[in-house]
Amino acid sequence: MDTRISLLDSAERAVRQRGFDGFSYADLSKEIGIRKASIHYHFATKADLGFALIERYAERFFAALSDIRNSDGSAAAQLRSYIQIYRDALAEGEQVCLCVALSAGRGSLSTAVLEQLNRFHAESIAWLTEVFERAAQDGSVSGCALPIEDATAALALVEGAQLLARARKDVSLFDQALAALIARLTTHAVH
Amino acid sequence: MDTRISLLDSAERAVRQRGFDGFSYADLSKEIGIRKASIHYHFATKADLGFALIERYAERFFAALSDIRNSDGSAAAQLRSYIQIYRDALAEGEQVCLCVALSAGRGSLSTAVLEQLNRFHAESIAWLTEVFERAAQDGSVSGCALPIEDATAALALVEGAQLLARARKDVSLFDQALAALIARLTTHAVH
DNA sequence: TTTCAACTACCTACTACTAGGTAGGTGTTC
DNA sequence: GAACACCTACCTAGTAGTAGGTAGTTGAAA
Repeated sequence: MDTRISLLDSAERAVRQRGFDGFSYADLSKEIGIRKASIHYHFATKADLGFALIERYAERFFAALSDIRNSDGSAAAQLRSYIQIYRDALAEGEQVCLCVALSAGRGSLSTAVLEQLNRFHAESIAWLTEVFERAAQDGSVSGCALPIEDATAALALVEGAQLLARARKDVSLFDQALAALIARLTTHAVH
Repeated sequence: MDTRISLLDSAERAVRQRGFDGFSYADLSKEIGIRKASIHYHFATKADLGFALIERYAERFFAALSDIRNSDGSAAAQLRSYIQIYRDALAEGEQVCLCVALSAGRGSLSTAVLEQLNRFHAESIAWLTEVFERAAQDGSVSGCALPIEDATAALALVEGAQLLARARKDVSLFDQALAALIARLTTHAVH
């Protein structure tokens, strides 16, 4: 069981740095110190590994979003927490979040993984839409349009900003891209 | 010479759909009908092909940006044209623009290609910064912050929106992500 | 005006290597 | 003794890249 987790950890890092096509069972084998064939004991196919990766990631991610929603901060505060998740995921500009990495190298993904990916996006937008709906009430975010449009834009923004930051290996590019949105967030709820 | 262009066209489509690791010389060979080995005559290594791709793409792209700048539209109108380029590049949600595709599958790119990629981003941000500076003067874009921050955000937004749209193979997701920005663009210059 | 060398754009046939995946065996633990 | 977690040894298919050869073209000297 420990090996399985090591495999997932190692694979996740690899995907987020180099994409799903950017690592092999041989790479994992070297990194965690078991034979290549033994990896197939834990994940029969690479597609299975991919599915396990996104499943675990979604679980963690949505748990984090749930925590943020249950905190009784303003919409602005919740958005700030959301952005921080994506910023932390950058890890010095070395990697992007798993869902960006998979969206990117879409070529060789199984349909099951692609479904999970779309679920991921849909749920993210739904969560953000709720936040922007609350923002319309508590007035903690300025310059709002339709909640679902603000939500989709916010998702595209953090994902695109991650891409830029990783390409230049420089987190400050992420900050520069997010600055305008963050400037719209007040420090305290208005209503 | 015709073959060289066919190769570039075919490779560009492949990269934009499936990433740089997502196609092989064998694929190109089948598609344009010459032997795999003959491709090496035109592009000695795959890295060379990658460099030729981004070089050609950058040339076209920045020529288009130059045309937009030389048109005497408002900042808002120029932004609309810029967004339209990215929207057109989606081609029914099948592909993303080359620079997004390369940013994504960053794993196996040569340093020369990575340099070009960063140049691409830098020049895009510079171009957009100029547009937002003009917007601050002609008042055709509402809700502006610092030009360079708006510029970086706009770049991240269109790139992220492309990623989302391709993942769901649905251009309307791109439109949804861009709606809020487009809503800030007035139809006529204010000053 | 023929001849010859060089060049272009391809070819067949290969190399060396990596990919994911499989068959079947081994030692340890419950 | 059976399930578990690993192993060695292998397979097939595909990867980029190379060696060496060949029609057809071009351009200039004999």
